[in-house]
Amino acid sequence: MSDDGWLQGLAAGAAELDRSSTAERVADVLRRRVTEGDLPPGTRLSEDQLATVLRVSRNTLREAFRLLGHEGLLVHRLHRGVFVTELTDEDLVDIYRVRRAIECDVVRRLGEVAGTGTDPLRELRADVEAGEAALERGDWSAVGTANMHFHQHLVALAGSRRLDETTARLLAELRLAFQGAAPAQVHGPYVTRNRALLDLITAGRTEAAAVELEEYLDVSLDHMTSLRHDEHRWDEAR
Amino acid sequence: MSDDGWLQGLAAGAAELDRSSTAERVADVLRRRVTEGDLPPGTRLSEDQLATVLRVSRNTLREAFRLLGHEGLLVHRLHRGVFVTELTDEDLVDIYRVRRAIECDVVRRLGEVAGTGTDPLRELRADVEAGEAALERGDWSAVGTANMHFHQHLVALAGSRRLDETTARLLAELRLAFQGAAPAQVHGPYVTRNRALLDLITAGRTEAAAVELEEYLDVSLDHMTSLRHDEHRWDEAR
DNA sequence: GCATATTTGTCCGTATGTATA
DNA sequence: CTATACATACGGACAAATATG
Repeated sequence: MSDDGWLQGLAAGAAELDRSSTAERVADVLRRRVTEGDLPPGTRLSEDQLATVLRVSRNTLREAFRLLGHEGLLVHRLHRGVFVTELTDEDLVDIYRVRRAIECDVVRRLGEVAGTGTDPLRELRADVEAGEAALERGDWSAVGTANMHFHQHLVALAGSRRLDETTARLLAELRLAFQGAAPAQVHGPYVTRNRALLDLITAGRTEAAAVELEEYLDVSLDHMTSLRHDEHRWDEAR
Repeated sequence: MSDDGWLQGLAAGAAELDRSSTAERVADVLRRRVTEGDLPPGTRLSEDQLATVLRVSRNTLREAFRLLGHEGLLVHRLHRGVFVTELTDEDLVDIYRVRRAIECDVVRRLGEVAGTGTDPLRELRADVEAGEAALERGDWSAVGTANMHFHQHLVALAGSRRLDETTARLLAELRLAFQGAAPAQVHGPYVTRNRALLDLITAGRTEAAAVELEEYLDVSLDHMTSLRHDEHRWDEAR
C-alpha cells in the first residue's frame, strides 16, 4: 500500500472527487493482484467467478476491467474475455522508446520551469536516499519501489498532468515484465545511476544529465530483455 | 414497443455486421458528435435520453461513456453524470507540452530508424500536398484534416505503437479546443510550415527540423490560446 | 432549511450470440 | 457437427446522491 504514494499526487489533481466508486475499489484489488504476481500474465479473468468472489455485479466488474485495460494491465478480446497482459519483447522496446522521449525531454528542459519557490528536487533526493538505504539492508522490494518513484518524480518536475499519467501507465506496464525475475537483478544496479543522475541535475548540468539518462535507459532495456530470456527464473513465494 | 422489437434487432444486426461491440459503435457515434461540434464542451449527456434515442440499454451506453472518458473526450463526475470535456488553458499548455516532447524527439531521431525499404515519407508528403491543394480551393475542413494527419504520420515514423496512440489521443483532445473557432484561422497558417518541415526532413537535416518544429508548436499554442480568448467567434452552420 | 423529484450507481435475471472443446 | 461455456446485451429494480421547488 505504500506503493501508491505517487498515485495520491495524481488524485490530488482531481481532489474534488475523492470518493471512489466500487468499480475503482475493485480495480485497486485487481491491480495489486496483478502487479504483485498473484495473477501471472496470460491469466484469463472470468467475469462470473470474479464477480462472485468479489461480491460485485458483472457490470461493476466490467467497469473495473475497463479501468485496468486502459492502464495496460489487462487486455480485452471480444467475446473471449479479459486476460492479464503478456508483454512481448517489442512492447518492452516500445515502452522504453516512450520513456526515453519523455524523461530525456523533461531533464533537458529542467531549466525552463525553474523556481517554484519550494525545493523541486526534494522528493527526488528522498527517493535516491531511500534506494541507497534499502540497498544497504538488502530490501530489494524497497529498492524497486524507490527506483519507480524516482522516475515518476523525475517526470513530475515538468509539472505536466499528462506526462505524469503516461509515465505512471508505462511504469505499471513495466512491472508486468518483472514477473518471475529476481528483484535484486531487476533494480539493484540502478541505485548508483540514480544518484549520479540526481547529482548532475542538482549541479544544473541538465544536458549531461539527459545524455546520462539516455544511456541509462538503453542499458536498462538491454538488461530487462536479457533477464526475460534467461531461463533461470526465480520462484519467489509471496 | 413489441411491435418493432424484432425490427430493432434486425436493423442493428443488418445495418452493419461488425466485429466491434455495440458499446464501441455507440462510442463511435458520440465521438463524431463531439469532435464535429454537435455536442459542445460542457454539455451533459443524460443516460436515459441517450439510451432511448440510440436504442441501447443504459449499461451499454455507460460502457461507451467509459471508453470516451478514457480518451479524454468526456468527463465523469460521480453521481452527476458525464459531460463533454471543457479544456482549460492549462490543458492546452499541457497538451502542447507532451506534443513537443514526442514530436521533437521523433524528428530528432529519424536517422536511427532509417530505411524500412519502402519510402517512409510517402504519407507525410501526401498530407502536405493535400493541405496545399485544400488551401488552394479554400476547403478549410480538408486543410484541418490534412494538418492532423501530417502530425499523426510524423509520429508514426518512429514505429512506436504507444507514441501513435498517445498522439491520437492528444489530437482528439485538441479538437475540443477548436470548437467555435473558424477553421481558416485554426489551420490555415500551418500549410507552409508543414511544407518547410517536410523539406528539412527530406534533406536529412533532422536537427534543424526539430528546432523548426519546436518553434512551430510554440507559435501554434500561442495562436490557439489567443483564438480562445478572442470573443469574436464564428457561428458556422453545419 | 426542508421535502420532493430526478438522475445516477449498482445489482440481478434472462436471452442471444460467439468461441472452443 | 454438436455441445458446452461464456461473453454480450437488455430491461427492470432499488438504493443513494443530487437537483429542484
